[in-house]
Amino acid sequence: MKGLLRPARRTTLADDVYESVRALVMDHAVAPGERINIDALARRLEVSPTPVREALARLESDGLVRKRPLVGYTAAPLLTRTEFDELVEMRLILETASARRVAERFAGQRTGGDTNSGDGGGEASAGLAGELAELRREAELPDQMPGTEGFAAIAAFTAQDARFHHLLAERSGNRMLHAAVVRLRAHLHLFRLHFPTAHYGTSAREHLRIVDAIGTGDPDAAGTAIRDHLLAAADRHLPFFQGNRCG
Amino acid sequence: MKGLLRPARRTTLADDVYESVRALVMDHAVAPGERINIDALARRLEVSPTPVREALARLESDGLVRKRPLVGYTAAPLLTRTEFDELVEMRLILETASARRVAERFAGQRTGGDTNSGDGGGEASAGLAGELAELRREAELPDQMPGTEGFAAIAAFTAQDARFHHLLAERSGNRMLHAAVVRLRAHLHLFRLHFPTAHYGTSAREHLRIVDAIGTGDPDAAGTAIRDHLLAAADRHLPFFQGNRCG
DNA sequence: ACGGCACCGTTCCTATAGGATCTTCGATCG
DNA sequence: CGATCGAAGATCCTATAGGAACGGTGCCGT
Repeated sequence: MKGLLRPARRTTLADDVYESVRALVMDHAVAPGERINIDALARRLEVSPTPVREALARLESDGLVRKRPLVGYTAAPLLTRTEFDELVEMRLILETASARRVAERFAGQRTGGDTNSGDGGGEASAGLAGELAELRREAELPDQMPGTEGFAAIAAFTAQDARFHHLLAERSGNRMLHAAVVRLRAHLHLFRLHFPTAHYGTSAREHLRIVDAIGTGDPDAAGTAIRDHLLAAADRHLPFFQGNRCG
Repeated sequence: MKGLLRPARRTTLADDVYESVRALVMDHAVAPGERINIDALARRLEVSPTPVREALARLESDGLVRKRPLVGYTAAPLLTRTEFDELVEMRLILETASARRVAERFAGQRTGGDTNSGDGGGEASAGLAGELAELRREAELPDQMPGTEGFAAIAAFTAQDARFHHLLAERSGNRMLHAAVVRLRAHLHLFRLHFPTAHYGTSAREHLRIVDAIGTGDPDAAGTAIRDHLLAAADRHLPFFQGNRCG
């Protein structure tokens, strides 16, 4: 129908729909637990129900939507207290390992390590220095964010926080680990949007401490730093479970 | 068409197709990297292409099939050496945490722990003892398997090994951790089927050592035991990477 | 008044047909 | 002889229509 405007598409319609619906859920354009009508969504996105169905199937694997057979899809409900605790534990497991791994890479480079890597020591060193600088830049950003308030500020802060943690996981060098961290992140994002909290300065300080520990090449210090950060962040979110019965 | 035979289906057709295709890939009914024709698959399963497409979308999220836009789906290619190493590292991260967690639960029960759990101490204790017995039973099974040879024996061994590790992850009490372990397992299963190896006795011994460590309630011992097991298992699979260029 | 039952609207689920795209094969030119 | 261009085949992707099941509502019986 309107495919004529993009003759050489590299991505299929279902992929676009996937991103759109994902954005819809992540931005709370559809409330948690709300029913998702396939036909209505198809009309809204101006596509046929088939690619919508395909996109929803993928989103269900990601845990962002839930499917009840012969009833329909619903947006993922908010995390219960138990699920929140499990999420925190998973983050501790994955991100501690991630931070340790990055620190180990720096330690290996610092002590000379093996020079038989194809890239050559100098370039690798420069690459690592660049990585550290990039991490530090992402860590510092929350502290420099404009003093905007309200929903947009929360969303921006959350996105920035996600960038830092994703970058850290990516730099672990383990793609599976990175993917696992990203997957978990979606749920926390939803939770944060529903219970807005932003501790710009605190978050930036803790992030910088993690980066510093990594820079020294000490896996234990890096692990401790990120562990403290995750636990502190969890504590900051904990009050929202008091006095709401959805947990 | 033939839905009349199951009037009160609790599962949709796409779910059945998902399981079927998953079994097809897991049993190497379709070779790794082989192209998957949607229409052909639909005819073979006697359904329309739509649910097949939906099932493939979910399988792609699981990493079992790959999709190239406007080209088609292909069965997941075999793990490269790099991916295998990453898989081993992920298993170390997840399953070590899992074993530690189970051991901690036993330690808490043994030392009396908190008695304010709603189930009551006695029942919880009996439950834990039952869990340990169940784990031990699963761990011992590989050593008692019939001396069958060939593909079926390999498949049976692999399935039994998977049951033990899945049960261990499930008993960690963290559903997300369990899901993550199960997800990783699929890839290892494919790899094993392509390079058949079975060390029944060795595997059973190592499993029992893990169970024993858990029974003592010592997280460090449990972590060490499963770490040794995973590393040993990885070493047993390593030779298959020598002299094949698909890595 | 309360529980069980039947009806109806809505929605999902499945099947089929047509348009667009990529791959492959063959012919042609340098 | 190799490379490039063009066309045919196969496949995927999308759109639309019809059948089946579930949830809600009103009625009836106890």
